[in-house]
Amino acid sequence: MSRPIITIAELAKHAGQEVTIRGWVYNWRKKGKLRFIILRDGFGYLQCVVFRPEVDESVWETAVELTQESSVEITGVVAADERAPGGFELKVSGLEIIQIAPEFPIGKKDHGPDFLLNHRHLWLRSKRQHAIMRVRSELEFAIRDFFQRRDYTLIDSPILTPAACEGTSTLFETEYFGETAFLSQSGQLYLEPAAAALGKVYCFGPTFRAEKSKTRRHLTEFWMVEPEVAWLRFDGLLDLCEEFLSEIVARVLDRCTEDLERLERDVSKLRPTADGDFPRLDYAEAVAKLKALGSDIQFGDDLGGDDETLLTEQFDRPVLITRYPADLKAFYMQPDPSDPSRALAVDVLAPEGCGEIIGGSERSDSLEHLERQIAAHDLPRESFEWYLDIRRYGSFPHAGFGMGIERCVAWICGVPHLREAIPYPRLINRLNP
RNA sequence: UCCGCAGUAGCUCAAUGGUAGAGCGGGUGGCUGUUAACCACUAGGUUGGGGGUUCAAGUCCCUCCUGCGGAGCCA
Repeated sequence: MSRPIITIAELAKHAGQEVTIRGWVYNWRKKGKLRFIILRDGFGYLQCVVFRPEVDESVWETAVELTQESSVEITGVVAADERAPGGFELKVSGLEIIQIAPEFPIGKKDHGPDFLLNHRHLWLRSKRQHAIMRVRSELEFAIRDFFQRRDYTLIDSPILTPAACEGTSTLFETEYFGETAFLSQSGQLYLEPAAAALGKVYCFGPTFRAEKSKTRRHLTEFWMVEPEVAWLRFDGLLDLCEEFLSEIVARVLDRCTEDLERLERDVSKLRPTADGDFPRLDYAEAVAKLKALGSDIQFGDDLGGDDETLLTEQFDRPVLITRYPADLKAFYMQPDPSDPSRALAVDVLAPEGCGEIIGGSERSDSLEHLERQIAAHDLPRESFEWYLDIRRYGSFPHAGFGMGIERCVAWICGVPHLREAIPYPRLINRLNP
């Protein structure tokens, strides 16, 4: 059989040749004896032309039956044509219907978010969602590659956990053979012991937060990448954040040009990030700057959403906010030796008002300090005994961070709401589909 | 949980307290180059549920439900 079955991505290699392509009808237009079928196959979009005088009458009759999202196998000659989107079109000679689809719920005009989310399984077929999923996939690959090439070991942390990382109020609970288990909200506590075993480790997986937050920046299930590095100090952690972000953004810019174009993303706003050299602001400097910009923030307050937006608008690349007041941050963070009221913590805020995408810190390596912190935070001491072992058996300086994948995807793609940055978003009042 | 906004055709939205309408999608017909094609015709409604005010309620009031935006919290 000489006629190859190809994907739309391989089209250019087959110019002038008769090929078969399998896919779905994305859209169609008719003009008298002409029918244009826009076919999508997951790899691209292709205009297929059926001209009645030039095809068998059976092919024409089949073409007339097609509806949006019907599945088909189309055969024809690949022809360069300036009038075709993408530069190539298919002169149809054969058309086989796999299935005629009934009226497709998602049309060409606008839809509301509730409707689209109810049809997320079908919404994924649209060009915009297709592009976002491609960027997400490339970003995740870039992240794994970043760590793999630097000799990190991937440690898959558990999803079912016996206790909280930062308290139980925001955890999903489930019955576990007569006990209570919680869905993990971070792999960090499990990574720290692994860092003692393997030096440089990271985890990459879903995490769960039962926070009743209803904003564009929150999901109840989201994916997080968390590196944890033995012997890494705070300054090294800041360098790691910068190197990491600049490299993965550069990679996506390089490999997802078409997708970012389809998303109408202004990539000039992302380029500075790829160069690194992120501004670093001490928390006190950040507060002073915000006050000068008109915020009513006081020293000791956490940065609000408006503050983050205001701050990121001052820079063309991510900004690192360092050394927060310790009581704003988690129990396991290392106090700043020059001022113990501050923690060696960093938040990375992405530009264009996107806000926090990374939170990290140097971890406390003192058993006594952690014991005091656990008591001060009213955490169940017995649940953390295993974690405290890390400070008993060869305590070591170490640091790490966590990055929310969806926030990074949303920023890179320029989509305003996290619900589009994950295939099947889980929100406070949405579990379906 | 709190504050604000909304709910009308399959979808997106109109409609001074006074005859419920358009675009898209569906159906029928027309057109040899369309780019969310276009043109003509056509079908399609318990105005989110319940209660109230009024001669008269999609519109005003109360209440519940659902969604959206924001706050807090975080990645």
